[in-house]
Amino acid sequence: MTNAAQTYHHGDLRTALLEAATKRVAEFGIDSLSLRKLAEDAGVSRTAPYHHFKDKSALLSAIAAKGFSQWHTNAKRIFDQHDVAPQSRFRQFIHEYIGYAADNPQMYELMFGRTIWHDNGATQGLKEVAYPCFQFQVDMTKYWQQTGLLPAGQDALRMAQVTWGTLHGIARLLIDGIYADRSHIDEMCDCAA
Amino acid sequence: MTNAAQTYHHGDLRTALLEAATKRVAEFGIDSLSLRKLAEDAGVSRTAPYHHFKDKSALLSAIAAKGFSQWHTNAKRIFDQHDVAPQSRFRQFIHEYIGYAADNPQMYELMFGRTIWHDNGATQGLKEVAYPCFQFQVDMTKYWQQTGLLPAGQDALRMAQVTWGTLHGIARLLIDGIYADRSHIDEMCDCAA
DNA sequence: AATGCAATGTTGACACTGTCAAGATAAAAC
DNA sequence: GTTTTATCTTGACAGTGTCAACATTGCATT
Repeated sequence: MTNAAQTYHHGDLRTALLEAATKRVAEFGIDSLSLRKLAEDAGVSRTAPYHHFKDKSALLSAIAAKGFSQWHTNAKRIFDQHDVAPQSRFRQFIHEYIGYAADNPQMYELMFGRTIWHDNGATQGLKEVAYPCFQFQVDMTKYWQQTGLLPAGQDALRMAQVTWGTLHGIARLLIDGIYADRSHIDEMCDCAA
Repeated sequence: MTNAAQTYHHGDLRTALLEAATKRVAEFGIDSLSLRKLAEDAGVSRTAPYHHFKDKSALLSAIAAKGFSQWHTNAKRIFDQHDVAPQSRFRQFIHEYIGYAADNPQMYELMFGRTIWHDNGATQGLKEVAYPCFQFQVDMTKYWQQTGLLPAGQDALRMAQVTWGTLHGIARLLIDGIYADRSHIDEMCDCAA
């Protein structure tokens, strides 16, 4: 147990793989992730991961799921500060959203990029975490409309899509290196709204 | 000449590859593109493409470059309609931008995705086409600020980044299949501005 | 026109990749 | 104690991008 490398059964390979993969993706990007290398680093044979993840896409989905769950709790934390003025929370949310993308570009790329979402590649488990996250965005938008921070005339869903789209677009441009300076951006974002 | 398959030299392999690759990307996506298959389809050996493109990334860059040049002329066409009211042109531009992304999702993905831009993978030739395209976006923004369609207080560059970011984000969300209905979207976009 | 060089195309090889099938081992259930 | 189940292993296959070495052709210069 103490020396996992020498036992036939790893003991907790699934989480070990997940952690190593998450770390690797965060540091070197999605494309650098190889199941074989990952297995080797974990001191296990090439096909061992397949007993814990259906395929590579499933592993990536699992990583992204962790990211969504993490971000979701973070968003809730910001939103639930009832002692802070709505506008201030709104502003803080924007800052944190862009900040999260800037601090975890590879993870953001994975979560919102095409890699795991194209041709219905997303795992059921991923959807179960991601969809509530999207829904929360809509709920927040409704609240912002009620408090007058956003125009109330439009449908909440569409409004959420546009506001999120704006954030998403800025995040992408920021990640892809079009924006040089980070500090100037979020202030602009407030203006737009 | 008439029967290219039987001559040792293909004659115009570069453009043949480029066209076939463009078609394939548009239809089946970036990941489906294989240099070997491409060569085989062109009736040529596996490594022949390397005499025309440094590597796979260079080929993708060339495809994207064509896309940028195409879009650039399209944008200019819209913008240069001096007989149309600025606001109408502004609106049309937004529609066309989102429309282009919706009609050519794979191409848009290629042009603005990470595949060709990450770790400075972009060819010099691509940059020479893409950067003027970005610059044109800034120039248009300046014009829109002068005509009062956009707030004039902010720096044009940053303003362009935010407006483009919004378009980009919506396009991405649309491509990734979050938006179901296309017709409702562009009207919202006008409201936002 | 003959010759030499550069452009272009070919085969062979290497190091990767994801993933399946079949068998080995350990743990858990009965 | 025996059987079932979970886990891990080796072997294999098809595919990928890409390099090196060699072959063929077209063009330019003599």
